[in-house]
Amino acid sequence: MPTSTLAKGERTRRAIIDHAVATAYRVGLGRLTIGDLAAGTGLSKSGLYAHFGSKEALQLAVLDEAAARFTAAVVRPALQAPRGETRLRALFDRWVACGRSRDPGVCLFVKAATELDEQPGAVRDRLAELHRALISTIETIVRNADGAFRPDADGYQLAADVYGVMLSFYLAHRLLQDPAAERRTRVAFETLLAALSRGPSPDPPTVVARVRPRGLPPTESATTTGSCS
Amino acid sequence: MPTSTLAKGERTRRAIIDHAVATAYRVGLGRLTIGDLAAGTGLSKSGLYAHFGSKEALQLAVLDEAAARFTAAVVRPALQAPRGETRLRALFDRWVACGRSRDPGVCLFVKAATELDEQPGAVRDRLAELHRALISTIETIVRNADGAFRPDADGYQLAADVYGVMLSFYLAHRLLQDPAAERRTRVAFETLLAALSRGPSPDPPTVVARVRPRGLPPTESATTTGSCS
DNA sequence: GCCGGAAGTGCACGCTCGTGCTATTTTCTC
DNA sequence: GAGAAAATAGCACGAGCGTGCACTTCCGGC
Repeated sequence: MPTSTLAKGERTRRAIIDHAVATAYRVGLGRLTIGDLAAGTGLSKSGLYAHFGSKEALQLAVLDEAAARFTAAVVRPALQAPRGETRLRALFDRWVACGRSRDPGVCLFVKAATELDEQPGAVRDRLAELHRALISTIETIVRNADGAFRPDADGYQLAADVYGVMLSFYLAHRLLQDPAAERRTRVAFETLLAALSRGPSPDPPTVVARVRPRGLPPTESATTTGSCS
Repeated sequence: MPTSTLAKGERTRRAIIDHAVATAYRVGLGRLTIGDLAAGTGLSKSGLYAHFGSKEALQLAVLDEAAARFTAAVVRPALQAPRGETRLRALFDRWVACGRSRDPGVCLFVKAATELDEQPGAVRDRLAELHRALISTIETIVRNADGAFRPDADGYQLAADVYGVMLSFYLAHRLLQDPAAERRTRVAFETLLAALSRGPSPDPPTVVARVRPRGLPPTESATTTGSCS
């Protein structure tokens, strides 16, 4: 009775990786253990192990899955939005939404960067490649904006800045559990957009939001409240 | 022949923690092992263990040391600079310098945030407390600027944004090994300062630097090239 | 210089780690 | 439904983990 069209082995493999992504999101890629995963999926250690052949292969599979989820939940939908600012906003909104909801795959993809940045090896190399691809995607969004941004806009700079805004959000939201984290993140993003969209001295209205809010509602724009997959 | 005024035990303890900070910077606080540390310091496992009594106590000691180094290398010197923009720049310059040189203590303090953000426990609680203190320090720098910044400047927002800029720098510098990382980081910081220092629509000259540089020297302002301690 | 306490060693423990085998069971194909 | 192939279990291994304890060595104050 095949509950799906997938072969048995593939189904099991996905169940394992699913479990592994959730675990790695909590404890890190490096602290995944075969025994733990086996217990969590109801397999024997060796049965699980046979699916990957080594722990490093397992880590790579988990990392690839996390990256794929990031693409599916954040990048791909954004690329279907209209070009220019709307597309950039779509990317940002979905990214924030995944952070807010602690989407394990998406968050793992970002979190692994810090874990592996000083640990040479195949996993780190793959991760760097994946992050470079994301930066390149953001760059392309800026370049293909059809004149919505200043013609000399530096897409790479913006990509790095968006990364920074998101990393700061993750810190405030997850470690510090700051309820105002999302509002500040949106303020920071608006500032980036303002510098990008108009001439050098635009009097952008959103910049005003950078000052201390006096009785502002905690989060004014909840455009993306949906799921993350 | 006492090489220092410290008691023997204290000297050994410091040597252990010194080693531990460097190791934890590479592999993370959670992957510190007693055996590894003992081998690295020439002690027996139990001899080393006796200095702390538990692994968690060791981790706390390492974390505290990392935070202390951050204070000594970044915060304290900055607080001796003149108030206002200069002080903020001093903080930023020193922080960047430590990132560039991969100062283990300073970097560990930041890196641990990602490692522990989903792992409840005493170590995480301490780390969150330390990060809150740093944010509060930045906030105070903004507040005590004696009118150098706009009076309604949001110091907490700025603190979060500076964090983001630095986290982005760490990612680009350490994982991606991007040689242009520091230049972009300085551009991003100048943008933050520009929004803070002047009126809402200032035509700040530094914002021009946000666009694609055409044959710019890789790093134009190397004001802080010295050591980090 | 002696002596008490601090500092450090040796050894053992129960556990878990990643990784190999060989069987055995289950699934897919004709 | 038989037979091939894939999937999984059982078991064992050497190593390393954090921790405890009894013992020895060494430093520092008198």
